[in-house]
Amino acid sequence: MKNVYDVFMERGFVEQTTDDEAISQLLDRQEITCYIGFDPTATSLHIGSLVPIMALAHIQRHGHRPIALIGGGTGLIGDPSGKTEMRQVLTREQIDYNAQCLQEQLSRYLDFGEGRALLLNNADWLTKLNYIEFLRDIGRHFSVNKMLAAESYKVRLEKGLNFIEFNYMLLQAYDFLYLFKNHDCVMQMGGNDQWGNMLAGSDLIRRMEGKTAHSMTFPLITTSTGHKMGKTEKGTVWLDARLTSPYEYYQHWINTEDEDVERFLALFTFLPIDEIRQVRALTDVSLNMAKAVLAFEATRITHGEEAAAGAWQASSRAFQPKPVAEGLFPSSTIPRRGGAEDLSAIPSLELPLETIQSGMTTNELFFRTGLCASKGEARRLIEQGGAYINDVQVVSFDEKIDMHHTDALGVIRLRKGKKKHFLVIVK
RNA sequence: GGAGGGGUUCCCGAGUGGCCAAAGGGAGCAGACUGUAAAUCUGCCGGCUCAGCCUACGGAGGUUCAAAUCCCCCCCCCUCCA
Repeated sequence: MKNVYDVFMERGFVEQTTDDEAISQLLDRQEITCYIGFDPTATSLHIGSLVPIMALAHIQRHGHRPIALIGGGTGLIGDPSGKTEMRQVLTREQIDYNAQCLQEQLSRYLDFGEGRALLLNNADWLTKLNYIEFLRDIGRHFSVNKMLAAESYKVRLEKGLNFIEFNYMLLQAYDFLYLFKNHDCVMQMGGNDQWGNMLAGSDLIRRMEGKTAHSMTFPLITTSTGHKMGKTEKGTVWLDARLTSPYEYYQHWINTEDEDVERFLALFTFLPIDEIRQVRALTDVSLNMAKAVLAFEATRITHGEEAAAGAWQASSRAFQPKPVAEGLFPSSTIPRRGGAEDLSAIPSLELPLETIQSGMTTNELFFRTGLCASKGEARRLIEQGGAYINDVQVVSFDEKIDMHHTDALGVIRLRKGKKKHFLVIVK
């Protein structure tokens, strides 16, 4: 039977490790404990954290014990790895609140029952550290010369690196040591930008305990056009349904580039690898089916079967794609034929009748729905012919909205460009 | 602590008294082409009651008819010296 390491390899989870051979054997022979850290910089994780999450899920599925470590303590410092500027410092309260949100979120992917997985927060031990003791016991094992040579600090050395951030590596190494000693954690995984910090942990354990603990990194996932997954600020695709609805989440995945479909199916779904390999033979419309499967499965994992079905239905309704062929991805539970008329998953907004009748113009409407960030933007959109009401192109931005725009159910269907659908429900 | 160089719109980065809502690039949005793809081409890209007004060039003052640009103070960053 395949061990997790084989699974990681064939699904593209591995960038580099401290020892391929040893890790494979370790995961083959016994149940081990393995951890990944998550920074509580926001109230939700985004799809950039999906690879680590999926990795932990695979670990668990193969009978090992994952630890999701919330960086409540390290979050107070900010990891400089790969960043060009010092991260904005968050307050203790923000961090605590974020950590709490992340805990909740992670339990959707992992089973934390009966010690099958652990959820820890390094604030629990890091905030209790005594500076002098820490320097004497831990700090002595770190060579500044070596740290300065680390790739993760290079960028910052040119721009300026604050002492507080310089300590991040020590704390992360200490985390690993702590988990090694207290929870038998023998492996750490993380993004490739963490490699230096992770190695520092493996090193520290060897120096202080005389034992081996492994590190393994994931490749930085970019789209084939070179974009990072789940960027910051506006374009971020969050895992929290309140920040990115299941429908939007689904749409994000269905817009995956051709070249990425196979890779993403392997990374972001649990579908059997044999079925995934088949997408190589697909083109055009049939490749779009594979994208639908990717979107459906990814949405199902994050938001559940029901939400995924809803998103599928709304998407199918809006874009009228060919249904996924029966023989394709037999393991997927994606619906194979057209569903009923269900628009509930499309983003919507309720507006009172009076508001509509008070002479609201088309550009105001697009602004109110959030489809456009300002009235000026809505106006430009309309002028460029990218706005539609009930599938009819809007020609003038100051046209008044009235009841003849609503259908029998009191709904106005808006569209921005070809893809962004929105419903206004008149009450 | 000393000397020098910097802080510009989402990001990078030009601009050194009016022609600056600020070049150029990136990101983003829309249009064409397509397959809800990519690439390419085109337009847009601070806000508003939109031929006008308001808000913006680290922060607070000042000079001037006019300041991102000049002066003063403050904050922050970088380099070298200590």
